[in-house]
Amino acid sequence: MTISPWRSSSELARQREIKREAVILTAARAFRQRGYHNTSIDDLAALLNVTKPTIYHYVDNKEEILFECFRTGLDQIQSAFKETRVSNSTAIIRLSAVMRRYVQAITSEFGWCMVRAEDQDLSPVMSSRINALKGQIDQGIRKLIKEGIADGSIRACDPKITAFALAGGMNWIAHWHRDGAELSPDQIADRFIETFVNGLQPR
Amino acid sequence: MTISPWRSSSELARQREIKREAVILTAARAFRQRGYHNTSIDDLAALLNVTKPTIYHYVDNKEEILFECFRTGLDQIQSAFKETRVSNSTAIIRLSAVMRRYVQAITSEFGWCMVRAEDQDLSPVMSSRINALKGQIDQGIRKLIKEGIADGSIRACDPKITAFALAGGMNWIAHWHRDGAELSPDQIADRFIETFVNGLQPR
DNA sequence: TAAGTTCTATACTCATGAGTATACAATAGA
DNA sequence: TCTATTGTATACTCATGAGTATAGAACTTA
Repeated sequence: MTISPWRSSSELARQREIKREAVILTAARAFRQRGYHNTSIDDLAALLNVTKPTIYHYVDNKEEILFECFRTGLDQIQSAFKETRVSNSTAIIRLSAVMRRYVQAITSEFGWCMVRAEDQDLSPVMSSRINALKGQIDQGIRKLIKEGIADGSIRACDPKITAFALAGGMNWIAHWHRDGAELSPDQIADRFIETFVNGLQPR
Repeated sequence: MTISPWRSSSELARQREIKREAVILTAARAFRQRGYHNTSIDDLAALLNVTKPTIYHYVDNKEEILFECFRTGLDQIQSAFKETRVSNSTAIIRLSAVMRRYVQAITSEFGWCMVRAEDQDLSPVMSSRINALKGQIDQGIRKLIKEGIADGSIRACDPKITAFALAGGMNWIAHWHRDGAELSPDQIADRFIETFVNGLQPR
């Protein structure tokens, strides 16, 4: 915390950033509740007690808002991968850790945007940026599965389809989870991990 | 095939039904490709080489089209449940059979509408009708899981969350499956069943 | 206190898309 | 051949919602 002549201008920039983030968070909540197409910029403005041009002072267009919501949610999952990278446990343990964080991200306010932001809602450019990010997550899961097969902690299987089944099951949580539900995100994660690790068959 | 004086009027009714179904099927394809909100009635009309009022001659509104698409897809899954009801195999076998049909339905042209038709796109009335139907499927899966726990073919688990994981994984197929993919729906079903039944852990 | 910059609101434009009023064609039955 | 019904198109209405032009307020810095 140096006292510098630019303090107030950087303070201004910070204020601006705070406001921008409020737009993104409010949008994430509204999109989750009403959907992207059913949330107008005027709706967002009303929720923030301002008017439409104010929103446009912080973002270029509606699509950018959706993208930021998406990215914020995805960041949480990406950091989960980073954390496990340093671990030297077996792959199934690392995969379980990633799954726990994944479920937390999906049940967060940004879960809807991560999961339900469709290519169809976005311009080709945005769409490919988002798909690239989604692809990274997918590849990360597949990699963990392959490592598990290699280190013997995971049964031989098709990494691609297995990754789809895992991610699909978790993504779908965004469709049914509601804040304040009986089960906490961590409890949901426990049961998901149990289901996927042990399978349905009795041992 | 009785030759009756009403033949031609029933023939007319049949023609009408054929045309109505063409509207539904064309819509299902368009929704899958471009999304519900990005498909206008004019788009549908163009695809069918007619104009908008013609479409409205067969359906009341856009929402009804989405609902019919949804229902058509769901019918396939419901019939899967009916078929297994008569079987006297263990629950895990019956569940696998349902899963196979479920995957087929999701990969069909109506898969997108079943899975991605959101409450948010629909009026409260339609929304609750659709949720009621979805609830039936969910309950059907839970029931099979409970029966499996009872007959010993399925490990003790939380039927609700397990059903969500199963259905979620399968529903998500609609997001990544493309016609003409390497794996056929049946091959996808095989791998999904394997994943869910055996789990990740080696035996 | 003056000048520049940032923020916000009023009041638009403009495109899109759902749904319709109206009229014309085609077919069926008498 | 006349009438009624069904199907289709032309040419609208009307609401909504993204994005903007413009002007004024507020705050920053000198």
